[in-house]
Amino acid sequence: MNSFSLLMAQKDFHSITTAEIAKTAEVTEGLIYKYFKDKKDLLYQILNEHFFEFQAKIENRIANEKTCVEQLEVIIFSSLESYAANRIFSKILLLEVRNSLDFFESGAYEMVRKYTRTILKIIEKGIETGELKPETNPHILWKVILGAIEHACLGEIIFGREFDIDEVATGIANIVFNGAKA
Amino acid sequence: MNSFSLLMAQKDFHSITTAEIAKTAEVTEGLIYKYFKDKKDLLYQILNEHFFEFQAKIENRIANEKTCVEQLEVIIFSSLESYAANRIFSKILLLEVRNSLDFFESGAYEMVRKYTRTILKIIEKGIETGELKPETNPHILWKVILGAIEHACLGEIIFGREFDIDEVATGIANIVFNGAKA
DNA sequence: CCAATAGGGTAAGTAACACTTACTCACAAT
DNA sequence: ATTGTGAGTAAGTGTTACTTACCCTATTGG
Repeated sequence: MNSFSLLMAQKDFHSITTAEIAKTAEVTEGLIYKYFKDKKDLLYQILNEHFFEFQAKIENRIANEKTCVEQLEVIIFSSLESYAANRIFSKILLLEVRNSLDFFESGAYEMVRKYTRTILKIIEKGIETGELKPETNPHILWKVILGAIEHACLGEIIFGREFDIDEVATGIANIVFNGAKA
Repeated sequence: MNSFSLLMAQKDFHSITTAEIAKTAEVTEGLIYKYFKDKKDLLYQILNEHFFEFQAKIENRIANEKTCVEQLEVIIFSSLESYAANRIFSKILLLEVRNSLDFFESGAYEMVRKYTRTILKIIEKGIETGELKPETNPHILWKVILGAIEHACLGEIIFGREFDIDEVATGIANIVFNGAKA
């Protein structure tokens, strides 16, 4: 998994050969298949590991915030921070796993779903307490937030461009919570 | 290209073999390589064709709207409509081409960039005329809108789930322009 | 009128790759 | 002493994207 991550920093999934992984890890190709079902499984396992850490960190931070808006702001900031700090994880999650249906049956995806449910609950609570507009559709709000986060990172991941996390996070939060219209 | 599109409706890019494409098109494998540089090029060409139509349609509709907000609303609605109506195109654009750097040097990507520039201009004009808040960062606003659109379609594309275009479009526009905070 | 050219098309390859098989070795538990 | 097990390997195999060398037909220019 370490060797594969190392190679993922240099090129994309399909350009990496099993021979190359084996050589970098200083084992033989056959051994890979004792630990992983196939090449994709190796990818999913890496994602799983990172996602676990990511989720634990975020849930800790959320617990420190009281209002729904503050919690969502923490999510926006922390997500951007995690994506920016861990390019390989981001690359796998945003660009490599989604095109195969296998992923959506993997354990890694189960974590994504659990995470989504947590956030939907925050939004629903915000609507209940009157913090958010009553006509808000929680699923759509979540899509707007997540979509913005992921799109903000795409340039960084694909072209290696850097961005100001604080600026982007407050920018997204401002639009989503206060609206862009004057 | 027709045969490939047909196959793309059933499975993902890497599960489709050149032999299969050739058989469906009732030609031999070799002929594919007289018309396309490689398998990826075939993918990009399909994207190119659809994107051209998509862009022409949207630019027509934009011309009919006066205010910046109305124009952006048209973009949101039309994008969702196009994605929903053309699953194969969406699948290619949102899931299959992005993981390879080749795409970002292709003609198809040049069209995406041109499209983005058009929209940025609309947003900038909206800030100038005072329709949008002066502190709005155009790039971030565009990322929020595009991210929301793309995320809204992902479920449809990946799982074949259907959604109410009108509801999602007005939902996104409401959040982005008026904000979710009460 | 016919020869040259070129484009549409094919059959039979080839190299590289993901993955498998059948095996060895070390060592711990019964 | 024997058996089982987990780590590891060497040498495959089938499939796949892509290539090569060729054929056939139709237009076009001298």
